[in-house]
This record gives sequence, C-alpha cells and structure tokens, in this order.
Amino acid sequence: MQKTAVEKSNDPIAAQLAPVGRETVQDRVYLELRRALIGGLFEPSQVLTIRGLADALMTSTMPVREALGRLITEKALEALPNRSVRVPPITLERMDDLLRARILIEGEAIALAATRMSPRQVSVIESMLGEWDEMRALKHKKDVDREVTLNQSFHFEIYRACGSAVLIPMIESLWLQSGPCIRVAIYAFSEAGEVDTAHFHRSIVAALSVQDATVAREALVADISRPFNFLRNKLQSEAASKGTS
Amino acid sequence: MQKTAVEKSNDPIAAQLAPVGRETVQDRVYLELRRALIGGLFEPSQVLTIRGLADALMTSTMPVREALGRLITEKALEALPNRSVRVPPITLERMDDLLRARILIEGEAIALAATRMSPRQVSVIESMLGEWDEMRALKHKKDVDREVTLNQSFHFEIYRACGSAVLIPMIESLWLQSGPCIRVAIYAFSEAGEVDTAHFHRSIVAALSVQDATVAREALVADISRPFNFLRNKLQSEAASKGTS
DNA sequence: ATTTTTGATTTGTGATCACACTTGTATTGA
DNA sequence: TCAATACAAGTGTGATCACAAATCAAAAAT
Repeated sequence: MQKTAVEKSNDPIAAQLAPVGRETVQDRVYLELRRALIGGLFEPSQVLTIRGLADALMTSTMPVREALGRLITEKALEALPNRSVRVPPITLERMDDLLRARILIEGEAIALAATRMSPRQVSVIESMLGEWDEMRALKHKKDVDREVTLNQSFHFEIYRACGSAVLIPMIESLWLQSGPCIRVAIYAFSEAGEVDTAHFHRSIVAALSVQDATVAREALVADISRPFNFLRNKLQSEAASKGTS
Repeated sequence: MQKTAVEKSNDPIAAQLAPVGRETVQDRVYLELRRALIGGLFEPSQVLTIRGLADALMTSTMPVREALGRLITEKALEALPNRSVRVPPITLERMDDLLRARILIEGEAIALAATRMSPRQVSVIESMLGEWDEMRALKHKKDVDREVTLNQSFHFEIYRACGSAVLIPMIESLWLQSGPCIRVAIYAFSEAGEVDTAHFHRSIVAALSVQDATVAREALVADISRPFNFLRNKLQSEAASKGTS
C-alpha cells in the first residue's frame, strides 16, 4: 500500500477512489472477512492462516492479524490452542444456543422497532419485499449469495429502527456466529424444494405496519427459527443413519 | 520479551512462572485493559494512546494496538474519526440502552441458571455472601476495587451456570461497556450512605436455592438496576441545577 | 490583540524482520 | 518393515522502522 513517498503524488486514481473516506486497510480486511463469514463462504472447521489471507487480500500480514483478532473476540472465529484460527464447527448444542440468543435479542429489537417505526420506514421495508419477489421470479439459477444478502438487508433495516446502539452490534455478532450454519441450511433448502421465505417476511411487514410488537416478534421468531430447525433435523437424521450403518 | 535466543536457557524463573500456560503478551495486555475497564479505572471520555499504554504496560506498541482493536469491536472503547481511541462518554440514552440490554440478557441467563444449578453450585454462590459480609464488617476504608471484584465474581459465577457459550461473552461485553458508569455510581453510593448490596444478593441466592427462575430474574433486575437508577438521578439533578444557574 | 501560518512533535497505520513453535516429511536406526 | 529421530517448511508473535496525518506551539501578518 504505502511503499514510497512518491506514490502520494503520482497516484491520482487511488486518490479519486478514496477521496475523503478514511478507510484503513485493516477495516477493509475486517469487513471483507465479515462479509465472507456472514455469507457462509468459509465452511465450518476450516482453518485460516494469516499469510494465506494476506496473500488473498493483497496486503501484508499486519491488517489481517488485527482483523482476525477482532473476529475472534466476537466469537466469529475460534483460536485453537495451537494458536491457529478456524471457523467454529457446527454442533447441535451450539446451534440451539445461537438460536435461543437470536430469538431473545432480535425479538426484543423488532419489538422495539415495531413501536418506533414511522410509516415511512415501514414502506421502505415493504418495498424490499418486491425485490425479493423479483429475484424469485427468475430463479432458474439459484443465486444463494443474493438471497443471503437480501435477507440480511431486510432484517437489519428493521433492527436499525430499534434505535439501540447496544443491541445492534450484538445482533451483528450473532449473525457472524451463525453465518456458516445458515449457509449450510440454505443450500439444504434449495435441494429440498424450499418454502417461500417471502411469506414470512410479509407477515413481519404486516405486523410492523400496524405496530403490533407481539405479532412482529412471533413472526420474526418463526422466520429465523426455520433454517435452524431444518438444519437440526438434517444433522439428526444424518447422525441416525450413521449410527445404523 | 523476546530479545535474544539466549534468554530461553538462562531464564528459569520466568519459565517457572509460566511453565506451560502459553500466555501471549497480547492476551496479557488485553486482560489488563479489560480489568481496568470493568473496574472503571479509566474515566469516561478519556483518550488512550497506543504508545502511552505500551510504555505503561512495558511492551511494544504491537500487542497494545491489537488489544485496543479487540476492545473497540466489543464497544468497550470507541474509535474517533481522528483515529484516536477513547472510553465512551456517559449519556442518559446510552445508560438506559445498556440497562435494558443487561436486564434482557442477564435476566435470561439467570433464569436458565436457576433451572440448571445443582445444590452444590448454589452453595458455592452462597458462600460468597459470607465474603461480602466480611468485607463490609471492616469498612473503615471503603475498598471500592474489592467491592467491584467481588460483585463481578458473584454474578459471573451464576451466569457461568447457565451453560450458554453464546450469552456469557455477550454479558462480558455488556459489563465492559457499563464498567465506567458503574464505577461512577459506586463512588456516588459511598458518598450517599449506600444501601446494603448484600441484601439484594441474598434475595438472588434465595430464589436460586429453590430454583425459582422468575423470582431470581426479578431479584437480579432489581440488583443491576440500582446503580443505573442512582446514576440517572444524579445526572438529571446535575443537569437541572446547571440549567437554573 | 487577534488571526493565520508555519514548523515540530505526537500518533496511528502498514511493512518487514527475527524468533519460537508447530507440523509434516524424509532419513536413519533397529 | 516400522519406529524414532532429524531436518525443513510453515505459522504466529513481537519488535522496529517508515510514513502520513493530526495536534500543538510559536512566530508572523493583519
């Protein structure tokens, strides 16, 4: 990035790309890894090396190690006693643990949001439903990435309306932790002829538009429980078939 | 730390102090800062510099910057646009936000713990009450540090029994964030002739010993709300008197 | 006297190096 | 043939340096 002092003057293009936004390399790496984690691009139990990521992200090891450290403290990654770091493996206990925490905290967030959202804000959320239908219309190629991204935008647009600077980062941390599980579940959905996700989102919007916190919470719980329950069944049946073989 | 290769052989003392525990300097710095934050040793709005902390902790800047990055992601510290980092200032909104989150999550944790704790575990908690009384007996010098530490041990001994690897780190993060507020409140308590904290803890233990999750949750809420309410009143009266002057 | 400008100091960020430790493989021994 | 040892490649950690940006102080101009 910063090799010589000369670059400063002879690199107007880079200056144009980042004219005022003081984005550090460390933050870029952190956000990149975060996105990959939430999207489930890394598979559970996969080990990550500092130098490997540094090469892949075209920087030195320095920003990567700081980003990894931050992700470890949010439990998005796991530090092994060997000092190597991996994405945490999926276990049934951990899944239930994560789901319970998400129901608790995201449920509270949407209940708060339901009482605080203006009709203007609700309409913004509602318009995102249309995007979802669009995507489902041309579903020949199952665009899992876009599905994950859209789902994330939908939920966090709501959570942001709860107005809690404490709850939102916690929810982000929970999504970070459950990202790998979710991706596995969504793949399984696609194979198993998936239920209409938009239906659940419509129920949420309906509850929000009449400011019904209780119903909104219930609808949200149903929505976020779905992939977990699906994955739990899948893992249990796999374990059962393995036990009999 | 690691100057020459010779140190390895000619430093048996250090080897004895850390015979097998592979403690890195980074972790030491992180835990040190964490302890200071929860204990409220830094005052709100105080800015921290990497080199300053590195000198104080007798290491290079490297472990400090990583520790600071980790604390920033848990919202225990705040990154200013200047790239300097400070402990977040206290505002009424933030206090209410923190208290609500703590009631939600710690309440859930103790409710879980109430149903899962063995009588053995309850007796361990109960014995900590005795320590508390001891300390209060010889209270000529108000040992705020010990008070904070003891309170922390009491609560986390309970939370650990909830058995959730997801909730506990979140609670730690919340304590980290509310640490500075609490310290201010405890000082105020000492000045204002403090209420008996042990009384609240006894109520909690009583509820736990009969495995009553609801009562335990209520008792806990009363306990953790106290310093927040006290501090809120203090800040509001200060603001009022400033408005009239 | 107030404002502006300039220069020096401080501070965060990224890169690189040195070292300890782990891991995996090949070589040597029985 | 198999086990144990030794060697080599790889990896995380800490220290140090270079640089840019911010901060602060003093000097200059209005």
